[in-house]
Amino acid sequence: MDTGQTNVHRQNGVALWRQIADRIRASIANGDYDATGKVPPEFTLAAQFGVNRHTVRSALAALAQEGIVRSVQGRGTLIERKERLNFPITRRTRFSEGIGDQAREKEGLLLHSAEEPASADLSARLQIPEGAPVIRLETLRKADRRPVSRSTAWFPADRFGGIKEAYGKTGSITVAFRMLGLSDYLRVSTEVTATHADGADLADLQLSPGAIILVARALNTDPEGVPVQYAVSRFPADMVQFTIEN
Amino acid sequence: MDTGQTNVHRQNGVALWRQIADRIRASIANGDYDATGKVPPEFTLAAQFGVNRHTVRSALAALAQEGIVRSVQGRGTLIERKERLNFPITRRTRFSEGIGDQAREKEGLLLHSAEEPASADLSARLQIPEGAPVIRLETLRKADRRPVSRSTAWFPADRFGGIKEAYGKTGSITVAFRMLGLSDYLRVSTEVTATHADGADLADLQLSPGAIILVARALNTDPEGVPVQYAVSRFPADMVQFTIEN
DNA sequence: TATGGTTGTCTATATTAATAGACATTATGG
DNA sequence: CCATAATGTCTATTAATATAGACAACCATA
Repeated sequence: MDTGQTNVHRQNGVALWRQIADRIRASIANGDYDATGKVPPEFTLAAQFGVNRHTVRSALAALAQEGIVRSVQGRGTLIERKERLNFPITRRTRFSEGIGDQAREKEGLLLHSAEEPASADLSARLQIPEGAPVIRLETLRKADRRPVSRSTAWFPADRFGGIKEAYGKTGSITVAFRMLGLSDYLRVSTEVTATHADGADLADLQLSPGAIILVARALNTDPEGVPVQYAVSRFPADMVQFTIEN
Repeated sequence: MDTGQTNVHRQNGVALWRQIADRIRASIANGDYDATGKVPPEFTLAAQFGVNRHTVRSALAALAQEGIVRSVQGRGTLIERKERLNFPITRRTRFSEGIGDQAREKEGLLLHSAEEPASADLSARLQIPEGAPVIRLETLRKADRRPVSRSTAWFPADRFGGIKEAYGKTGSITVAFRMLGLSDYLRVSTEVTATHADGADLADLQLSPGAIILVARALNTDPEGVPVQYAVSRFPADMVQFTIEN
């Protein structure tokens, strides 16, 4: 289905074991090993990638660290977790509904919040004067105890002064908005990019450094088209995919 | 605007110089150095990232290799190229129109094509029997002489037998469809993921290994809702972004 | 219970990545 | 034209990455 066989590359600033770990992770997510529930033997993988068995072991150790596989002496390397959450992006995108029944337990944590003046960029997006007060919410979302997104969201302070408390209590933007008198809102635009995770995101999303994140920059408005929220959300790229249905 | 300062990480399988190169590339794309048109001095960057100057030099050498910067002794490191093409994803997404006036020169190259039986996955997506003949087109798209996407597209062979020749001549799917009697088509779904570029994509997209690509899996139908094309397109993540307008 | 297949551990060595320091070379501005 | 601020080059050293080989420990099963 995908574009097929590929090789690992040397001297490119990305260690072989990391490239191999990424490839194996992708294969697991792709269901390539579903028949056995196990990753192929280290010796086989080493031959496949054209590297030493020890290099493969480094890769598997990294995946074990992430909780994706578990090696058992004598048996093999068992697949523990295999997931790629799907997030539909529509005019009515909501985080918790988006996950739907893909996870049993959903959670929204408020990490931090502050009131600050709107930057030039932000004022343009929210259509408010530059320097006008906005409330910034730093949140972490989890599904089945695993972090799936780290978000930074801004709201016009004059209209949504109580958003911090409302979100802190409920863990849901949708519910928080409702508590503040906004019963409905619409997603008008989403910009998607990808980059390496860095700094705090690495820690918050419990990623191994070098991991890739999908970045979604989203603007939500009320039904009248007045911007109510601008958010930058980061997702582990190997755990999620976005689906745009038109 | 963005989430702020971040640090580079050691012993993570990604070399410091590559992490730093990625960060500088992102800063350039973000316009952080627009005031001077230059990257900060090596010494400054070294202090900023907490690494040796030689490490920064490795990063800058990689960016110079990509054609993004050019170092001039005595003057500094000049920014040569700064771009992030924006691709709107809508119900009427078309590649060439999507680029619009973001590039002067647009080009579509046919790398390879073949007729083959539909896999299980593909038959489900195109709603045709498994094993039914499909035509696969491997294409490379360029803007201003730089490759911006590498695509693999499948078409039902019975309906679009001449798609290879039509695309080869015109370099445009839209025009090729028109030549084959399909005057309009619609994008019904797009799945977006991100991963490391590998193998042929690296070469075709002229990326330095370890680079990130955005992957868009798209399904197009005719106005009646009959699938006409399924395509997997890979874009250099540091050059493009997707915008979903709802 | 014996055997083959698999992961775990150890030693040794070569290559690459990163640090450290010194100094040469070149461009710019006073 | 000189001082300053950059990049360019060189040597040396340490740490991380990768290869190679050997063998132990463990599991499943015939």
